[in-house]
Parts: sequence; structure tokens; C-alpha cells
Amino acid sequence: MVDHVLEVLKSCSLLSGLPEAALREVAPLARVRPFHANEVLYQRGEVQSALSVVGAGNVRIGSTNAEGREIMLTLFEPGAWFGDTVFSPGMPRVFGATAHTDGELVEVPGQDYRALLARYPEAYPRTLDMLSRRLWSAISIIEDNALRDMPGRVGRRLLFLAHMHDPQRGPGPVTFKLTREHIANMMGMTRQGVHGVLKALEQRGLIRFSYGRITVPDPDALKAYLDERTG
Amino acid sequence: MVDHVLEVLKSCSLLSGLPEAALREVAPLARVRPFHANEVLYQRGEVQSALSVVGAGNVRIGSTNAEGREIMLTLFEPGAWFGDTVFSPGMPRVFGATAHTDGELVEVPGQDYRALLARYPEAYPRTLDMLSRRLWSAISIIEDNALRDMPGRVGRRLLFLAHMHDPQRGPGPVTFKLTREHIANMMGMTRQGVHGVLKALEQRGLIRFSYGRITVPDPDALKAYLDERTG
DNA sequence: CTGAGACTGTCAACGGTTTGACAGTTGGCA
DNA sequence: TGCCAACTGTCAAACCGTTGACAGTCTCAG
Repeated sequence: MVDHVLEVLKSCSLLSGLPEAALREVAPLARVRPFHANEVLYQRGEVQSALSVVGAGNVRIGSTNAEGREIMLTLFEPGAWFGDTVFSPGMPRVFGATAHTDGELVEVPGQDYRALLARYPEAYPRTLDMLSRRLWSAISIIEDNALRDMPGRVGRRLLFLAHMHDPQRGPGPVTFKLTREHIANMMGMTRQGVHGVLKALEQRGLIRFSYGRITVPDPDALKAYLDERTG
Repeated sequence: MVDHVLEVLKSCSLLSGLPEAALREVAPLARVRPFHANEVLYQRGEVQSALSVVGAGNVRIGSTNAEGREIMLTLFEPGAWFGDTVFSPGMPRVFGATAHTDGELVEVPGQDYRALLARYPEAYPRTLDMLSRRLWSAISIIEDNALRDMPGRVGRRLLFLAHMHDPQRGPGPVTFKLTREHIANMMGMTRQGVHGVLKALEQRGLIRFSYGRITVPDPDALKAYLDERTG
């Protein structure tokens, strides 16, 4: 069990600045939490803080507005970390997390994680680097929303997901288990609007899709196309 | 001179986790850089990394697309810090900075800043906290863009600016030196579209504006109105 | 293998935003 | 003081995405 936790923690880029000995220290403090598709993992407003690492399956991060419309911010793959309040203890959670598929979470109590960092301060720079990169990603999305048209926004968001999916930037195809509606909720568009955009991208051979799935066969080609388009 | 630099550094929330002794150490290494309105301070792609603290005046952060349309992400006030690559040395700058008014920047070389943190590791938690909060702000904006309508987006962005302007959340009025076109560039809208939204908000007494200026007399009232509206 | 539920494709009508254009206003600078 | 450049208000037409609706397709559980 602890070995399994250790494997998951090792796979997490946020923790890769910590020596293995440190991970061995926290592994026993972590909790494994299996989840089923569409289960609510955290709700906005909860005050407990934990660092969650996706051990298996996918997790949607997002929130819901008063009318019940869900907005999805991103989709996390195994190895991804989240827990927006881990670095700001005492603050209520700003975003919610929902299981996208079956899977499991490894949760390190925030206090233990922070104590661990304090004991291994050499890991801080890496931690700041990871947070900082996540901030860039977020800001890039804001930027895209402001100055791209709809096909540009959707295409770039798919690239963003592809990058999250496989940070090593392997040039191969990437497939997501996303419906039109998921994408619509991610972009603040409608299902029908997404349909039109995806159809156009498909006709250029830049994406392919089937029932409940969408694949980017060549992320670099998609990126080249998007950069060429001004929009 | 060094005293003046020290004052600016002390005013910066990112550095407030460092003891004064630490700030005294870096102050001599910092460079004061006066600027004039609309001067380009940094361009996207530059690789040098520095932590910049606004000493006086306002700075626009943003970027430009291929057609030359500028998008503004935020407006920084004195005491604000930026320098997106400070925590990820070697990466090219992701955003550009332009002087919005006359003013001055205090620049600490990234290397010196990172070395200082390493020497005073007790400052790391505060640093992570600040970065983390900035990430929330960014994600909140993405969220607003996806699930609010246009008046909701503009109103919330004004609140965001008000918060940046005065993080102590004083309840008083806040004034920005922004044209309709600046706001349009910030929101990815047109000048005319912004006009309509602002006019509606003005009729409710939630904002006031004059030539090149816009003021939010009561941020809390604006927030209450926006929360009441679902959009 | 079969049915129910989830997902998808498509259409017309509607509505809100942009486009483009122009005149009026403001404020700073000579 | 007067001028010019920057900023603002406003309008109609064109455009694009949404709304709402419905039938068709796919998948998986039983």
C-alpha cells in the first residue's frame, strides 16, 4: 500500500524536487481515495487543505454557477496535482473537483506537506517553478480568450489539454474522453457551437472524433495551423 | 538611493516574508529604472529574468497578437511585483510589460533574488502563498469569461482591478486611468461594446466615468450587484 | 442481443456584438 | 489662448453564435 502511494507521489512533477527519502516520510501519512466517475471529490468553499495527486483516472477541475451550469477548467491525468489551498492554509477552496472517470486520488494532508517542504527546503525552487508554470498556462488561456476567435480558442485549449496529458511533449496522437458538451462547458460555448468548430478542424485533418472521444493526431500540426491563422 | 530602493522593496507583498535584514542585502543589487508612459519595459521572448517591483506609476502587463492588437491582462500599481520567469530561470518571458504612466521600476536580478530566498528559506511559504493567490485570480478570470455574460465579465474585471489597486480592501472609491479602448483590449471586446456595458452600469450608479478615467465609487456595491445577477 | 440513456447532427429563428463610419468632446501642448 | 490628437457617443447593417427543437446514432449494462 505505502509502496503504491510512493509510486504515485514519485510520478508527480510537483514533488519531483523532493528526495526519495522525503517521499518515504510522507507516504504513510497519505490517504488513498478511490473514486467513481462523476463523483464529487471536493466542493468550492471547503476549508480543509490537502495536496491531491491523481493516482489513476481523470479528474475535472471547475465550478458551477448559480444556474447549475458547470464550467470545466481543466482535466487532470494521473500524476497531476491539485489542491488550490495547499499553499494558502486556512483559505476555503476556490474550485471544485469531480471525478471524470473511475480512478483514485492520493491525498497528503496540507500540513504534512508543508512541514515536509520546510524540512527539505531544497525542494522549494522546483515547487515555485511548477506553480509559476501553472500560472502562465492560466494567463495564456485568458490571453487566448481575449484575442482569438472561436476556432482559435478551441484549438488552443485542446493543445493545452494535450500538453497536460503528456508533459513530455511526445509528438504522438493524444485522445481525450470528452463530449462536445464537456468542451462547451470548458470554453463557455454551446454544444452546437463546438460542433461547428470541431467539424471545421476535422475537415483539415487536424483532429478526429468519435462518440465521446476526441483525438489530436498530431499536436504539432494543430499548433502550426493555429499559429498560421491570425485569429 | 539604496534607502529608496529599500522602501519600495518593503512595500512589495511578495517580499514581505523576508526579514528586513534580507532586503537590506539585496537593495544594493537592485536597479532603479525610471520609465515614461507607453514605454515598452519588457517584450515577450526576452530571456533575462528579473523580479520587478513597481516603485511608482502604473504598468500594463499583456501581449500583442500578429495583427498588432494589444491585449492587456492587468494593470499594476506601486508595490506590485512581476517578472514571470523569476521562478523558472532560463525560460523566455511569456508576457510583455508596458509603462501605462510615468513611473519607475525596481529590478532585482533573478539570480540574486533566488539566492536570497535560498539564504532565508523561511520566506518560501509566503512566496508560495502569493504565487498561489495570483493563480486563483487568473483562474477566476477564466471562469468568469466562460460563464458570465458581458456586463458580468466587465464588472468583475473592474473589481479585480480594484482589488489589485488596493489589496487592503478599503471600502472607498477607486479610480483607474483607463480608456474604453483599454478596457476593450483587456476584455477582448470592442470599444463600442464596452461603452454599452459601462453606460448600463453607470445608470445604476455603480460606476462613474469621465475622459480617460473610470471610477468605482463603492466596490462592495458593485460586487453585490454582480452577485445578485446570475450572469 | 437488445433496450434505454447518452451523445450527436442539423436546422431555422433570434439576439447580441462587431464593423464601419462620423461627428462631438476633452485635455494637453505649443 | 488656440489647436490638434486622443478619446467618446451613436447609429445602422452585417455577422456570428446561441436558443430551442427533434431525429438519428452509439454504447453499455442487463
